[in-house]
Amino acid sequence: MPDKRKILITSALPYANGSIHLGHLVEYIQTDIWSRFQKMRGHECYYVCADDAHGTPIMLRARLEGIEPETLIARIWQEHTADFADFHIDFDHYHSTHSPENEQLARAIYVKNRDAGHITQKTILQAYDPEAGMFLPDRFIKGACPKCGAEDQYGDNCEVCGATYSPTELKHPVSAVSGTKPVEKASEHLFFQLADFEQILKDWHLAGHVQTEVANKLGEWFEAGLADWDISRDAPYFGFPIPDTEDKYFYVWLDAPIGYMASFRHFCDQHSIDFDTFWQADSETELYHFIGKDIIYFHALFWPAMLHGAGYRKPSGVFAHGFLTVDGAKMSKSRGTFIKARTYLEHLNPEYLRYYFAAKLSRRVDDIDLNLEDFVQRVNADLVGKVVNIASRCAGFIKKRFANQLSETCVEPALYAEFVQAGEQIADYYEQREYGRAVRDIMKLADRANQYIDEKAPWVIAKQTGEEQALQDICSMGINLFRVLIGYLKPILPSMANQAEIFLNVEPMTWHSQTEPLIAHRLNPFKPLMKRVDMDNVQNMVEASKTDLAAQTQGTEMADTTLSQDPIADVIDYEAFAQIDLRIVRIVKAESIKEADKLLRLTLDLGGENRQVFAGIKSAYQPQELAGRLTVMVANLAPRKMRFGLSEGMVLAAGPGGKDLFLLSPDSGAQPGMRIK
RNA sequence: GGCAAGGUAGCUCAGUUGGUUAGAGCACCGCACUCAUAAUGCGGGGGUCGGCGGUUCAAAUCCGCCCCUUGCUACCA
Repeated sequence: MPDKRKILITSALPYANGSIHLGHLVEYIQTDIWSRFQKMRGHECYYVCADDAHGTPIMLRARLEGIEPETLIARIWQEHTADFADFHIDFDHYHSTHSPENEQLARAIYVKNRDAGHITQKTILQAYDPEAGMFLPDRFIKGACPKCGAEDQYGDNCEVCGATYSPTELKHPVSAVSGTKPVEKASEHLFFQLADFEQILKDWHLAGHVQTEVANKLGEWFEAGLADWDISRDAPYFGFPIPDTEDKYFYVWLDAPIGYMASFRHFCDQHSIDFDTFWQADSETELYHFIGKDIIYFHALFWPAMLHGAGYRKPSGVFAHGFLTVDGAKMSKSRGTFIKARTYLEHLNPEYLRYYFAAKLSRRVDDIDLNLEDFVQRVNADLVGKVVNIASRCAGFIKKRFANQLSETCVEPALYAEFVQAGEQIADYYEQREYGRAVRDIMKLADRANQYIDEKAPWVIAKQTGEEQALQDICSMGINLFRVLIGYLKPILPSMANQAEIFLNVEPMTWHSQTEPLIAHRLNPFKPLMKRVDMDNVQNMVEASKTDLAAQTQGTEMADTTLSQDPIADVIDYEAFAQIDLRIVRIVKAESIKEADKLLRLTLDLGGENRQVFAGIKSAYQPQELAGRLTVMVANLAPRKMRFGLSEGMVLAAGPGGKDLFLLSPDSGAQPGMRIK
């Protein structure tokens, strides 16, 4: 048995602005299994998390609802903790980043980094909303990502491509407050000098604290150079004021990871645990962060650098996982596969999902797919058909013939030992986060147990007189094998394991509590431990997720043509409209550009003048089908230099993209050059 | 187009440093059994291991080119 380790584990903090969905749960289930496993192994292990409660979206939403941000985050906290609890996510503590502990730690970490010279001040040009009379923090500005061009992105990092940048780099910025175009105005900001830590970070990565795929990706960041990180925001902002400033607040991503510490700090204070043992620079305890692959930058660069700069220890490991797809595709609200935790719970047993995820999880960053058909079959076959069935087929005999009493000897010590020994490999797989392999091994044992029972055919022996002992021995053996299996599955299926413990009439199992079989032991009456999954329930859940959509307005997941998904823009006056010169044009030529994936080069007859316009419609139209037809263009749009030449206008089309793009057409009779008004 | 990760039975996935007829589970077919939540056991059908070429006595496994999927990145004004 290994020495007792001291381990602190975290999952990424969910944002206190929306509901938990199945995508989130990949991470919490993955982490929870690991945490439960470590605890079963007898280690001193703590699993903490918190709501990420700061930032502009929360401020905006609170405003929208006409409540204080504190009221909003308290409500979301209740919702999140209820969802987690019902999925058996067993946090030792679940905190909030809007807490005194977090404020104190954030200030301390900032001050230490500042005093060590890692913070600089720069006056930057920042977007300012003259109408609202305020600076616009990142998330008050929306526009197109400067890197990938994705529309409707916030000013700090792109949710589409993951790039980080400053708000002033956004293309076509619009204030979310007034809807007007922001102007630039000077403002003094504080920056964390990430480059100071380049060597430390490189060493830390090389020391194997991140997965190899992640290390490769980080190499790209290093090559691009580590830029200073803007950690301050102007008021108004929902967050913590920065010490020694008047109106500056910590950027939400500064205090979010510190929330890990704050949550643990709170827990330590309540349970008399020494916080510093876990966080001091030379700590010998272990610290692991489970995160999604989208926030690697923050956790593998900013976070260890901040910790180091403030004199704290760095993480022992940052474990990134992939995203969840459903039936091979991105979660989609319109298909009903964007499933909220609560919606799932209304239809299905959380342990089905825990098991299914576990069966597919590995230590790698790969995305995992929830195949609903496979989900039903796998859960039913493995858990009900194999594992629970072992107990189910033995329990009846033990109850009816032996008053729930197990044999006084173990008749197959070798087989039992085989099951116990298999635990070493299974434990190793858990430790390596190779849950899929662990599950495979466990199921192999379940098959073995069923084979044993078949081989011994207790139902035959039951009919023979004078064979009572043999019958009791065989069934006791089956029950004991079942017990070992439940022990191995307990990190994944804690609730089922608890029921099994009641049936087996044993203390809560640990990893090593099954090394000896139960002898002359009395069981409690057997009750079905798990019901089969019904495909109807799965379908109902999908349907319910579809109807959720109609009742909701938030979300940017899938392009959708409904107004709730894409609300009508702010009112403009006629003047503004009249500024747009729309004209009928004839497409005289449409050419495919072989180096371009999305663009077609159009030559447009404007009734006496030809224009070259690039249009991103290659995915939906063949060049030859366009030549000759009439359509509508914006004729007075400023020309734009593109990779393949100058684009002198824009043709109008609707649709989400891909094959679904639809050019406008005028009724017959319209002529090139006619103005649209 | 560039970078990265993938493409193995209907489905979900294993295949370690190249080595006997390519594996598992589920699904399907047959048989057995009837203790068990239409559960279990035995047996079977089913794959040109994305494609083409190369290295090798030997390649799913190494190399090259190509195709496809996903993510990021570069032109969707």
